[in-house]
Amino acid sequence: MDKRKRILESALKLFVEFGFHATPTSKIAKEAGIANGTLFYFFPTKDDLVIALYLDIKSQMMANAALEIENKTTLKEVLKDYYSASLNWAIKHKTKFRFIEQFTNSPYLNKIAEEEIQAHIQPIYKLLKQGIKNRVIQKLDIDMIFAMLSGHTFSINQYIITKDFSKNKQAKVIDDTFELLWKMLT
Amino acid sequence: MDKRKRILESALKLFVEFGFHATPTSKIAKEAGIANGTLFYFFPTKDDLVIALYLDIKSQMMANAALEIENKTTLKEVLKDYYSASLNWAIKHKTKFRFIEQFTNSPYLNKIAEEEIQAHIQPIYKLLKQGIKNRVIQKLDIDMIFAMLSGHTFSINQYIITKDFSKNKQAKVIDDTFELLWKMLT
DNA sequence: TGTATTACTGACTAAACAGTCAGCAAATCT
DNA sequence: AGATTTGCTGACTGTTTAGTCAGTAATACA
Repeated sequence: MDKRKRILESALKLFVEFGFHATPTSKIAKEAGIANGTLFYFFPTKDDLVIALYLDIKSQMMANAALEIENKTTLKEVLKDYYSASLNWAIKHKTKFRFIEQFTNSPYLNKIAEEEIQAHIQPIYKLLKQGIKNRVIQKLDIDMIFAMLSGHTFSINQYIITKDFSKNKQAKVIDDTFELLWKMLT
Repeated sequence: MDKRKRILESALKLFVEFGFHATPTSKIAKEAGIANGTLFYFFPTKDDLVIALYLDIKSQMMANAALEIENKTTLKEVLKDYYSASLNWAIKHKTKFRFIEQFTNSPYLNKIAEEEIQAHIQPIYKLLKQGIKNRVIQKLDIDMIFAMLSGHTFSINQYIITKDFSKNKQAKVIDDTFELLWKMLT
């Protein structure tokens, strides 16, 4: 019913399939079952729509990861929870994740303020810094550690998606790859 | 002088800056200093141009990595050479690498045959399989190992590019991160 | 119930676009 | 030198596009 939401959903679907610029606003409107002009009532320009969609999905990702991180004891447990929460979300919301990938690898990214991008990685940075302080994680440049962590997560997600694992096998892969990551960082 | 080359160079520059669809063929022609129609003399459609550019850069990457891999003794040395050759190439050819990233994270990728994509990863697969056989590398799914290897390489490249390291520091980062990767895989 | 505000419409337009084509220029062949 | 092929041109076109706007429907408010 909510037309704004319907526009975002249709845009997501079409953007991932055809790309941002190869998807006309008219097709988004049609797919959403609304009038052409309605799209511009909610989003003044097409760019506004693309960026709104990005911020919308990004905040969903953040909410998901933040939820899972509570009430754990050791750093390893916290980090593992964060890792598997991220992966499970990406697996569950393939299209949304594809969109984020596509967006962050496009010139659109420059239209987003740096702080906006940094916002959701703050908690992990804190975690990692704490780990270094406590001599659990190797004393390396924090940005380098973060790069390895996110690169690992990202590529394991790609791996899991291309294969068509059962839920159990998926969980096992997440477990195993986290142990490997942990081995590398400690 | 070679107009085909000039078109490819201009297209590369503009695609990376503005994206594929946000870059009109007319601007590419202008930037290349050639007539509008000339572009279509060499590349029947814009898609043909995009794909030709991808294949061109990809073959440059392959040639570079293949060159460096010769005459090494241990698996670790070979893999390390491959790793640093890839990273050094990416650092030296930032724009080309950005293009590959953008392309592979866009719906354009579907227009490339699967074999074409697989072609250049064959030598590494062989290397990794050999490593598993010789009990040097952990006995894990080969696709998983490859995913971790490429994810690691990719993210370390991102890391090096965002920082503005000296040549020496760059080499040190490449060395250090390879050791970490090796630690994880063995 | 009447009035004001907000949500939404779809026909429309000006600009931008990929691709065409008739023809010119330069090189290659005979 | 003349003929033929190949490289290249840029004005042109039919189509597609983002975005507008005058107006209608629905809701809220008095």
